[in-house]
Amino acid sequence: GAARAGLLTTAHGTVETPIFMPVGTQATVKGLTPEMVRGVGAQIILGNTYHLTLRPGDELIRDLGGLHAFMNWPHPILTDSGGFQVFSLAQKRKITDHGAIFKSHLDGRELELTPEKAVEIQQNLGSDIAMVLDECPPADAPSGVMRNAIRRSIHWAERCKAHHSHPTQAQFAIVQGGLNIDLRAECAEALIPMDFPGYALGGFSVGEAPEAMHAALPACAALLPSNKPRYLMGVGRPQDLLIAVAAGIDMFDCVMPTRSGRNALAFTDTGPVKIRNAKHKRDPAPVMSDCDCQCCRNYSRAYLHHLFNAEEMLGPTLLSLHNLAYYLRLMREARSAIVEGRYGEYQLRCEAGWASVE
RNA sequence: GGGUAGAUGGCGGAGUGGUCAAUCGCAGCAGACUGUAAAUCUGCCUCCUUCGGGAUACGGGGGUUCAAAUCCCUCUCUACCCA
Repeated sequence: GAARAGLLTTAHGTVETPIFMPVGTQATVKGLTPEMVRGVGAQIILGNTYHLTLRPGDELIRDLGGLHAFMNWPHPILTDSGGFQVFSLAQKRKITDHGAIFKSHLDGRELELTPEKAVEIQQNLGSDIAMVLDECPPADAPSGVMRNAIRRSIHWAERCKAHHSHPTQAQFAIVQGGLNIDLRAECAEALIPMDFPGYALGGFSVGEAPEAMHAALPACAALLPSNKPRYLMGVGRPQDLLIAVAAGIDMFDCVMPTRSGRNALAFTDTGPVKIRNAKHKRDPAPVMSDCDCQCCRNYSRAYLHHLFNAEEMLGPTLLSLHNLAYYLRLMREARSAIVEGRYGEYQLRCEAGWASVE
């Protein structure tokens, strides 16, 4: 199969792929200390250009020793460029060939994010991997918008590459094109000659049906250089990850384990568990019996149910911890399975578990 | 014993003649969440429903009115004040 196991070396350490990267947008993986994040096996986490330049400011972080020191995460960090905010904050920005002009969601002040500015901010943050600024269009974007986004993302990648000067920071390019394989190919073919050290697929999980993404992934992943890391941005659920690994993807990030954790949804081998549901009120069992995370070793579903019911902050913390432990273990086991030549079997077994009813 | 103010859906609490099955909050039940404007959001929450509606309802009983949670009489109960 296309599934691959690899090593990704950065200035702050080596990452075993395939890997899931917890999202720490605002210089924190919400609800968890870096020690807890490390404790569940995280090797690399995300930070965000748009959010950190608005608050507390990328120059402040630079002056305090960079993002690693600032947040006490001495391991690899990847920063997103703000390209996703082009999508998620679409109502608060205008986009031109020059860059994206945001009205800050915090106070309404204007922030112009050009490719050059996105590079400078990420260099100030000092992340190990920086992403080029891209335009992430929604799944239902008309073809004119999609083509324009591709054209713009290619030019912006060029400008990001030209402006980049950080000696130990790698810069990854992003392929757009939605579900259209021809557009994806066109975008990839323009970016690959620029010789970035890594390539990402952006513009997935932006409103399309999951099955449509699954169907497009093998061909899209195959467009990316096989000798460089491949990163599927913003994806996804456990089943999405395994399908993408099978397609040859190496890196993932997603808010799902942490956001869902805060919202009382736990991922398990038998599918997602809504811990707020009344059926857990008196359940002495752990969230997941075969999980060795701190949450599952020590606390019952009944206790978690109570914590969420009482709006205690420990609930979100414990479930975020469990969910990250679950995602990280899923990727570790996937890696072992790949190395041992039994990935297909591993994927099938996981999918069978998720499909079962608890 | 006298006086005053009250009694509304699980709770709190609006409404004071028709647009009221009744604002809103809480509690309860369920659903959603994918490069984080999210410890958030949505729906349901009297009973029945083919989801279009239908049937009973604002302490009990009686009355006025085309029409009452809203006005009148009466009973019961509650809180506070005076004896």
